[in-house]
Amino acid sequence: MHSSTLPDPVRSNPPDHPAHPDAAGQPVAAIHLQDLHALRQACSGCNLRELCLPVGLNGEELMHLDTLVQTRRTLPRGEALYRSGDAFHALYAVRAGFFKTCVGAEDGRDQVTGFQMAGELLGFDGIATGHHACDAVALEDSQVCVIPFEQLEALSRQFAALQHQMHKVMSREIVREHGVMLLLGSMRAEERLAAFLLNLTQRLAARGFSGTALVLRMTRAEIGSYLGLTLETVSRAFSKFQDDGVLEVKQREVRVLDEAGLRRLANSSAC
Amino acid sequence: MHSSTLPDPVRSNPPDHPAHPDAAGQPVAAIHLQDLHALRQACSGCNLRELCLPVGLNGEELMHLDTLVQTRRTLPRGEALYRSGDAFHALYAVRAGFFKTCVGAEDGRDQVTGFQMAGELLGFDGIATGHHACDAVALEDSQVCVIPFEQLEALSRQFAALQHQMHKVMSREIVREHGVMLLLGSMRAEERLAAFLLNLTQRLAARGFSGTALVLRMTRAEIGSYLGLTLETVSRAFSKFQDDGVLEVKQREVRVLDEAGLRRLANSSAC
DNA sequence: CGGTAAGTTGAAAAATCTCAATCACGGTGG
DNA sequence: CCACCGTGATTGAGATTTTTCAACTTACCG
Repeated sequence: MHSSTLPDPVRSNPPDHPAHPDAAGQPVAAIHLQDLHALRQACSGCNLRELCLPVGLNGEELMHLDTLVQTRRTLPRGEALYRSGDAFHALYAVRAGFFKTCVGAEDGRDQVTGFQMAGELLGFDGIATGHHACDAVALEDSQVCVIPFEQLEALSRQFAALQHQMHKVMSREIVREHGVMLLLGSMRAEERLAAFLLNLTQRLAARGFSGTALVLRMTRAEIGSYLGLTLETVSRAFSKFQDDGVLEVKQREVRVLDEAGLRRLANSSAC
Repeated sequence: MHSSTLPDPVRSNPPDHPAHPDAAGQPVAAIHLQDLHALRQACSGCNLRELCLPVGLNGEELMHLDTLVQTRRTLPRGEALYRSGDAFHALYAVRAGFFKTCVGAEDGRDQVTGFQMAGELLGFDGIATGHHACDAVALEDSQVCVIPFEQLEALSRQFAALQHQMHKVMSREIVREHGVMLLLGSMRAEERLAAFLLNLTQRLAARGFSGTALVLRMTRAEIGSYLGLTLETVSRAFSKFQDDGVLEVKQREVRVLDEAGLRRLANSSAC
């Protein structure tokens, strides 16, 4: 990534790995850029609406949401969307790009708690205290939709569907974190990496990308932090998977050669 | 624990370790049992209301909440409040007793994701899919208030304070899990146990109990599962802390002799 | 091109786990 | 009342996994 130009919202994918046949014909249909601009890039016209906050809303509800989500913010790679301690005012929907969230201990240690891609929401950590409890950093040039939280609460008092969708998204985040705890607490290094890659490919596939070819947006160190491993251990696991013919790894480009094998690796309780 | 009798809501504490002076005079004032019964054990009369869902609600709001929270459920030790896969209908507020939540992988592995004490809420994992994503099990004879979720959503559309409180509780859970991820991902065994104990004593202190003497409601294996360690490692860490004069450990009874020392142990990045 | 950040690989050290033996405690039944 | 049983806890010793430290390679950017 070298410039800040942000073309089609759905991005952060392998530009040189065209979507596979099995990923074609997904619900995320192509929308002409002109249309998007005509709609002032509103939720109702966003091709991410089936993955994002608008899921399950009817036309009227969507229209109200459009009026609420008026601001976007563009971030170059490396910039923080918010930092721990910042006052909380809004949630953010990733429109394009890729983020990481990380918490830091007083002693400087820090831990990546998640990676967010297009259509995913950021910022829930701030509701509890009114101040963000972690950092959110763009891992590539990115754009988010700003969702002012007070207004969102007000609107979700009017519309049960929006309210429920919000609860679902937060609940999903809690469940996701349960999964990470399981991973961190009871898997060994290779299982963790396999589970991580499967999760990534699944989410990419849900966005219409190939489920087998991906470009990692994060460093080995960031993967390691997320998985509770050192970057060396992550690197070794990648090499091992490549030797075993499960993956083809070329720096950040990864191709899954044997998905079933990867799946097996992710829960090999019989070590 | 041998019977199912559940006296005062605030329990699950060391009956033989009276509250220390530093814990006295806490907001959780004593309420006579007759009063409780007169109020039909409603939220408005519950001595946990400053820790539980009712935080920040005014009289009218509290009254409405009372009409919603009509059912209680009593569980003997070992019984599940809900299991993974169960249909989700309600949230639960721990009224008395102590719970653990755990997720299980397909391969049988499982991981304790949290311990819940009086005033804490359970069940948010079920909102995402309409089915619970983890088990919640009573670690001692316990009682919960059943909060029907649809009705709670309806009421929180009426009252912004309730709505916001709900969002805060869910956000707090997300932030808590971030903390657990930090612990699991970047702390070593003794740091994990120290952090765990500090968290427990803090929460007990917030309930008016001694911050120095506690009785663990869970086994070493359960602590280990939560902390991503084996029960032997947990046991060794306890012994080490005892040898170092930081704790006095007698099976499940723990006394913190040197809180500052424990705090130091919890973030000794300088290994 | 050269410098820098990222990634790989090796070997030794350290932490944790595993397996096994033993101990403590709280019921239970004789 | 006490011996016994089963669960939970402790401790030790060796095996295993992961980390640490260090050297080296690769890719990218100006």
